[in-house]
Amino acid sequence: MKISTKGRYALRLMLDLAINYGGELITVKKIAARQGISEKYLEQIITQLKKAGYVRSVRGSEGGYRLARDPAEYTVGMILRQMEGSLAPVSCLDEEVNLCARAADCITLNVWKKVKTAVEDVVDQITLADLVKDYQEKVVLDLNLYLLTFKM
Amino acid sequence: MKISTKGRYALRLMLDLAINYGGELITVKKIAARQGISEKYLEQIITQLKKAGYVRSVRGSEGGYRLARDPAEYTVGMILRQMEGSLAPVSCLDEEVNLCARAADCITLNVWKKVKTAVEDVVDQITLADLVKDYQEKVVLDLNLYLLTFKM
DNA sequence: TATATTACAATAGGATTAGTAGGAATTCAA
DNA sequence: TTGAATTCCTACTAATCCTATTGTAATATA
Repeated sequence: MKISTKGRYALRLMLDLAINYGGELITVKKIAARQGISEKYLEQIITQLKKAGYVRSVRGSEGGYRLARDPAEYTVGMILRQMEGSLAPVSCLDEEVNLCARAADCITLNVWKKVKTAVEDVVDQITLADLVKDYQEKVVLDLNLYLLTFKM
Repeated sequence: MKISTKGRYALRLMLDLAINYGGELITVKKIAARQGISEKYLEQIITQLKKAGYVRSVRGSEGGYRLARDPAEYTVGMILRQMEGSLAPVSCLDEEVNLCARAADCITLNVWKKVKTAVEDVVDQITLADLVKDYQEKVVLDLNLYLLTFKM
């Protein structure tokens, strides 16, 4: 029941861009270093996000990426769906008409529907802006802890 | 964000056994035919469930499997965990002490924690007995529909 | 203009997961 | 006691996922 690394990395990548929203362009290299993720793998991921129109790019020296829209306009769910296709825990939930020939036995289908809904309820309500806020609060918290440790 | 086929098949297998709970032994062959799943693959899955003590087996001719306990004593979560190891959407949630060296950046961790909780809330509250009930109700419903169609 | 930096693209290799295959061990029934 | 049915065990193949490699195109800066 794992979320693929693509989805996870995409979220961290987008959060990285969101934290720097409004500032200068960010290179894949920097994100890879900050997040400890393979640079080349990140390139593939960000390409997909670019195709979706979630990020804008500038090529060449001094180039890089930036968020296309305000962090508040991206939900975690949007990002995950872009990378994973769907949040359905089983693929037969995706079809419009349910082709599961064995639908008669498919009592288990209801279980997966409930799981899907539960997951969506979580990820569709969290925006990048929320996460940026969490991040900023954490930074302040860590700073206070640091100051406390050194008795300043 | 898919649940592995192992987990999905295991649930269908256990439900099949649950529906037949109290009756005669069930062979893998029968389950495979009913569920439309590869016999050999099911063998591997049921072996794992046997090791967990969830099913009992009788070897040889006229042998087969049966549930070790009452259907009400198995939750969907138990079965999935047995097959998938954990329901955490990302592996770093599994460690007791969080080894995620990048825990500082790990704002996203909270997202995955919420997803995990949401999933667990669903699957830990559904038992095989619940699914058996769903099944029986569905059988009655289908029968009524059939009778209605032929104007009896 | 030359050079360095960067996005963009295609592909190849390794690791994990999904599924297949063959046969040995066990047991019942005829 | 033989044969068929079944679990149990091990190995193999196929597909998918993740990462690395290599190279091309675009652009700013010196």
